[in-house]
Amino acid sequence: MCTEAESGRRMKSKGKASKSPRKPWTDPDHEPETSETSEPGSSEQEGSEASVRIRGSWRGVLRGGDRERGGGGAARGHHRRRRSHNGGKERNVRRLESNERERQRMHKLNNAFQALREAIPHVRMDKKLSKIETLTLAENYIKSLTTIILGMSSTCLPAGETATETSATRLLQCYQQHLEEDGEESLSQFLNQIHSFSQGSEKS
DNA sequence: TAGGCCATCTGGTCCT
DNA sequence: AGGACCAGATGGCCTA
Repeated sequence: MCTEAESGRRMKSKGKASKSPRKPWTDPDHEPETSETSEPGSSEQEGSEASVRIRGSWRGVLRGGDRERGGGGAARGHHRRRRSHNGGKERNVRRLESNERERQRMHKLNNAFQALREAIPHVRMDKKLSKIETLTLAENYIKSLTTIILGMSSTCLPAGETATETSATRLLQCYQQHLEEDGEESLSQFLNQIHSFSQGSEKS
């Protein structure tokens, strides 16, 4: 009966019932006898067979061959490094710690996604944007704002160049130019300009 | 029911 | 050495 209540962090939003989280790696008491001895394909891979088996997947086996990147040490001509093979207990502890850190990392990433969602206007406010939608909308939003801002501050544009031809790069250059020439005070004025403009555009 | 989206686990590599 | 980062795998929930 291991639900979110128990782990306190896992299930969120969407009211998903209890997503039975993956079995936490191996239970040390339950090491399958097969694991340590010889790995299938590769004679390497630091005995992770155990987890593979327990969880009913053949991850280890699959990964051995076709990884392209990241894990693709083999693909890059490296052999997998075998970390010091300490006791299963210590290894287990390190794995759990690592899982926790990874979870925290993903939570931070999701928080950033949420902040981004709230920063970009979109039509269907009732429906949560997916990650890919969030990124795509953010990209479009930034481009739009850049175009608008550059259209306003035509002083930054060389003669003949239209705002649509410009890019965020130019905007950044413009920023830096202000900073170098006039100092931070001028820059803050510039920012105020942009801010007041955005407020004005909200009303319209 | 299939497909989309997501959280989590996992092990390899990179970086400090 | 250890943490961060990354991507594949897996399974659950939700919606069309």
